[in-house]
Amino acid sequence: MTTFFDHKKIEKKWQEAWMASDLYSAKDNEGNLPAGKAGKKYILDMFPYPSGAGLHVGHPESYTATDIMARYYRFKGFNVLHPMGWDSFGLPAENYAIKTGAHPQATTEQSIENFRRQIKMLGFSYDWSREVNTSSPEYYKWTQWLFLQLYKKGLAYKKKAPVNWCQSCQTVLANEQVVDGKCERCSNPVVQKDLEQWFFKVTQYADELLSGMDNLDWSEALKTAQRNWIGKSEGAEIIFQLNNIEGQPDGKHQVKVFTTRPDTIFGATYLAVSPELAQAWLNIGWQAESKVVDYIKESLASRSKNKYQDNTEKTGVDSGIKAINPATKQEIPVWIADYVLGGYGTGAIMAVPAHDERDFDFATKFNLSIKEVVSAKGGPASGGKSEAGSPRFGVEAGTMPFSGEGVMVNSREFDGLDSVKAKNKIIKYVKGEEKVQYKIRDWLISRQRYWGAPIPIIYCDKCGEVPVPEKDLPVLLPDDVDFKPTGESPLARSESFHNVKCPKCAEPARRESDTMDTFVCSSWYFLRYCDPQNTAEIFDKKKVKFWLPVDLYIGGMEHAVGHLIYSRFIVKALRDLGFLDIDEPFLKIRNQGIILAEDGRKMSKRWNNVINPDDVVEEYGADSMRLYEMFMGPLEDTKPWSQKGIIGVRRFLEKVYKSVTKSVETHNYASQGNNLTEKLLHKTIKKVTEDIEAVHFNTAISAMMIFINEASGKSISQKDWEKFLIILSPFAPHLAEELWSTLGHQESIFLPCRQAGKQSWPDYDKKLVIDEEVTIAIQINGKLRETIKVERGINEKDLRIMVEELPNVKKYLDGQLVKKFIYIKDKLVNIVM
RNA sequence: GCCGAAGUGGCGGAAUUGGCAGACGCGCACGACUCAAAAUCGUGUGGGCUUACGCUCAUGAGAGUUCGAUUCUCUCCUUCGGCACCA
Repeated sequence: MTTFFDHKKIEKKWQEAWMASDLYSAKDNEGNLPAGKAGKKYILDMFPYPSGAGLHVGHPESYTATDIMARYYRFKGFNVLHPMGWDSFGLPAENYAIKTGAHPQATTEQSIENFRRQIKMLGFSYDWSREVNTSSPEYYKWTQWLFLQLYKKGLAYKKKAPVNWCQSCQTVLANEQVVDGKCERCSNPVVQKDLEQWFFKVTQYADELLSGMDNLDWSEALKTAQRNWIGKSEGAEIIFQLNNIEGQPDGKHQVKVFTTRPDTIFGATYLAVSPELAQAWLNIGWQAESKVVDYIKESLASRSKNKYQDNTEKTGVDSGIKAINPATKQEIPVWIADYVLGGYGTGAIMAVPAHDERDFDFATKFNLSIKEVVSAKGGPASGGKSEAGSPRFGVEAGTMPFSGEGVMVNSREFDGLDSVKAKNKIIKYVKGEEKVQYKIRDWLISRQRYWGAPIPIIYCDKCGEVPVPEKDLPVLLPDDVDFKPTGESPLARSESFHNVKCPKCAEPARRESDTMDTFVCSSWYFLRYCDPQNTAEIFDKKKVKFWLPVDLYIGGMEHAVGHLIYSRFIVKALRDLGFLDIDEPFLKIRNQGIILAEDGRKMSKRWNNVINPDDVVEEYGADSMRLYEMFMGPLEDTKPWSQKGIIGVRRFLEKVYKSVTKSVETHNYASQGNNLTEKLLHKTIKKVTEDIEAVHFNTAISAMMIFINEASGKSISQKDWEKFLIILSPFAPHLAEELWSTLGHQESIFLPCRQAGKQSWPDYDKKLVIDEEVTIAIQINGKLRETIKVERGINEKDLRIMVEELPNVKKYLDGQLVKKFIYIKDKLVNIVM
């Protein structure tokens, strides 16, 4: 395509000029703004993992969105913090290193350099003086310090537990990193192992993590994802007496179950306990039949082979033990069943086959009795066929189980009660205890890998677990390690690292050789941006107090349950440790949608359909790239890339360039006046302003296109061009800056907003955005038949006379009776006949 | 299975206290410029019927509320995303 402006020259020129300036620096010292000034905005991107492949088009999508917001708020007079950094620890660099022998340190540095170049080429207004890099000792020193604070507070602890183990990556993984039973990184199946590992006590904040979301401006999808993950269930713990288990140490002979449906207890026809709990009974001397022991062994072995098997075929064995249902006082069998999880609730359940699908499946398979105790409101559960009370009889296939709420039956004095209301009464009746359970588990942060922050703990035979004294931080990652994963931590193979003296007693001791999950590093980086160079403390409390919480956070939905929960946890923990005074870090989150390839598939090397931002910027320029990604559609939608589509926005920029330069050359400026173009400009300012506030960039761009289509060739005052350039500049900063200087300005278009509190975003004139003349749609019986131009605010009586005189309306009215004349002011008339 | 988001021209998408469906962009068609092409500019562009004025159908499907529904209610279908033996 022939072009009127050389984007390469323009973009290079202004990027260099901006770098040499401090246009985009955030000002800590303007922390206490006088009244009436705009205040601060913290606009944050999810910082990237600097992969060897470089940026993909999804990165600029969210970075452009935040850049528009950051630039907009600066124009509005806000003091804006808009930083960028690198989430640079992690498995890919290490795996690459294993494959090629290159050191992760070196490849990471190269990748960062490439990312930085690519991000800079798009002209984003980051405050680069605040760049952080999680794999630098200056940063991970404070990650380790954070660990120590959590440790002191009992929020970091070590325990032996069944954990997720990736056999390919040879490391444990957090629950959040296991997707469909597979390793998030390498897609190999994850197995369960019993290992002693470090955990962060996220569960302590489960309830607050749930309720804290209520007033945040996040999408429903994101909130729901977190709610599902936290998984709150309200119910009760109820004790069942056992009559013949031997070896219970306390001699109580009982088992506790958790249920959300205590109202169905009269229908509990058996108990089901997890293999894990059964094993615990064996461990304390329960003498079980050999087939029972075998079953326990087998089912546990199958779990460690693949914790997340898809098959839903339930297995189980009758333990031989009997329990007493505390409601019916009847004896019921205790089964050991693999559909009961060891790690949730009490590891045992009361099974109510009539009202739970899983119990129903199991009971059907093993021929256990089924007893209906809740009947659907307005009729029996099984569509009129249920013979209440008769176990197994009269129950038609497919009508059981009924898991809804209804009316109590077969429950003695509770019969006829609403099942919801019966819950509390029954809990009391069986001396149960109300209880809340969560699905979320503590965060497993140990990794048996090299490329991460070492856990600052030393093991001493005499003193036990000894935290590294803060003055000895950072615990440096040794660089002379053979980091091939063997299942044992690579750091254990470094003599100098592993063998140390105990900080307490100075006797020989061993250093913890696991590293921390990279998500620990990324769970607090947004705090460090406030004070990135501080060597004396993790951050200056005053600075963080000024900048936090983050006003807008944009990133991928894939972090819904990992990073975002971890970060919220860390913030709450630091608050309780006295370092922060906020409850929530991110007030507003938007998740950018995935950009698909032109063929509608995901971009992938495999399909050879990857768009490289370098190529796009080379051919069309950074402004076109930015503008196109914002114009494609709503930020949060999944949308396909179109090489043709980008031509459209480039044409728009060409039109802007031509129109402005032509005005300058011919001095074709209008004198200030209330002409149509000026009115349109003010409408455009209004639309663009409102759309930016709402993060609706596609329609903002559309409004600017409408303006340019109308304005090109018309005479426009220099002042009006300047206003237009300012509203364009957050989207296309290079071209706006170039044309700003063409209009004769010596200083940057972005300069005035450097002083916090000084507004330079154009206000629209409220009078100019209102048309005196409006077009009113005229419907007859709801169908559009005519339009009429009238002056704004016309009263119904005058309008009706005019409307009824219109030939097109007369035609329809002829001889008919008008039932109703509906007038929606300045918009529409509907004549009903 | 449960939860969430969404279904509008050939394509990306606009339009929400219920008020002219298809803004803007791409593509396409025709015209101008050109020896020609590209680029650029102009005009047109949901389907059907009609020489035309117009009429009519149309926002995943079906019902409902309403003078009026892409928008609200109900049922169903489809797609995408999250969780998933969590009692």
